[in-house]
Amino acid sequence: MTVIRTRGYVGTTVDELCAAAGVTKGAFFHHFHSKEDLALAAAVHFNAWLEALFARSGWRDHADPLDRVIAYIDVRTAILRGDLPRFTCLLGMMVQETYATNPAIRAACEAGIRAHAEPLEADIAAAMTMRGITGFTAASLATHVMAVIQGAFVLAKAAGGAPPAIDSLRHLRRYVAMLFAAPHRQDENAA
Amino acid sequence: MTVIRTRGYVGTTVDELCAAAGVTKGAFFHHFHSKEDLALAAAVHFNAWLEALFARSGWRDHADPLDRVIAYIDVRTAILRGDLPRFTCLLGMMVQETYATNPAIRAACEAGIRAHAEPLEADIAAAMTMRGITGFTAASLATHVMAVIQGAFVLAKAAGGAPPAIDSLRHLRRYVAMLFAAPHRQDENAA
DNA sequence: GCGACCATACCGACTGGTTGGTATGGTTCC
DNA sequence: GGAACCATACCAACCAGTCGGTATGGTCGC
Repeated sequence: MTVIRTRGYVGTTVDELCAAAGVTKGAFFHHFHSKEDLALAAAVHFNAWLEALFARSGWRDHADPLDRVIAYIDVRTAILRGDLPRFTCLLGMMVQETYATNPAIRAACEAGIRAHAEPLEADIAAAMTMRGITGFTAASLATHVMAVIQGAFVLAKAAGGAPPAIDSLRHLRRYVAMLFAAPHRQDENAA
Repeated sequence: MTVIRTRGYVGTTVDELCAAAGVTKGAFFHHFHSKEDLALAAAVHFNAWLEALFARSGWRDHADPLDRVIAYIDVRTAILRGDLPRFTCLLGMMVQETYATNPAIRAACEAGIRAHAEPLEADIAAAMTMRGITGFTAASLATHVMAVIQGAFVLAKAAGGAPPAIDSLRHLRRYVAMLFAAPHRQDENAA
């Protein structure tokens, strides 16, 4: 995971993966049919790893679904520590490289992101119902949260550090708080 | 530009670039010292191309700086038409692939994004002064706008189409409108 | 208990094709 | 004639994937 998040899927060689994992090429191709096969497995593994990370953080413990949405963003912000390849998103990186050239990897990344966003979308929907908020869909806001996170990673990579990502997530947090704070007036541009 | 935005910098071969441009390898290496050299030139060219595109759209014609910020987001939304490689960001794509392996390209992409965000940041700052808005910096909001745009591209690539990007930009537009609409109350989490 | 048999896991040299880059010779324009 | 421009042939390095072979451990007949 770290190797691909550092060098990208295309830029990663099987030999590098083997060296990092401390195995030989024979072992690699015994367990994976191809480099693409590894990428598909890595996408699944990454999602499981991320889910475990979030589960440990206890962000779902809040009773109010809105608190859970805010807590999700806070956990996302707290993760932004250490080296870039340690906290950036494997799926976002791989899908940028392969969206036009490898349908299988693209689909795996899309499915992974969608699966990760699902519980968040459920919490948003619950928070909207609870407070009578309308004017946008829960799905569109969940998508927006994912977009900000992915974009934050891109800017962090460009800047060589986490600060821009932290800034952006702070704005996202404020947006969600504002959306649910005041009695919502119907927006003419419903998403 | 289209070839790299389709296949990525690493995934693009010099032969493919030559074929797409209708030139031979000899011509390519006559004008560019290396593939990396082309990427650096492409980054500069992309920014010039984007600036020309925005200049044509007339988004800066508004007198009120806040209207210009909103118009910027609207132009960004309007661009999301046609095939993905036609409207996605060359800089965001290249920086993801090369941030850890090619410092020169990373720096060029960072400089390009920063240069593009500069007039937007100036408009945000002017709008904040005009309306007495505080609680965040103009730079952080400009960064956030860039992050949403980059993230929108990533999600569009994952989904295979523009709709998620449009959704996300709509939320961004609403956020900016909300920030500057009501008399702003100081936020405890100033960015 | 023991040998025959076999499945899984693994090793690492090798290969066929690809890639970024070069060498060289020709053409065009001043 | 020479400098800029470009085409073709070519090269060395690299890469995903292969292949013949080894090690280990389990099973089954006797």
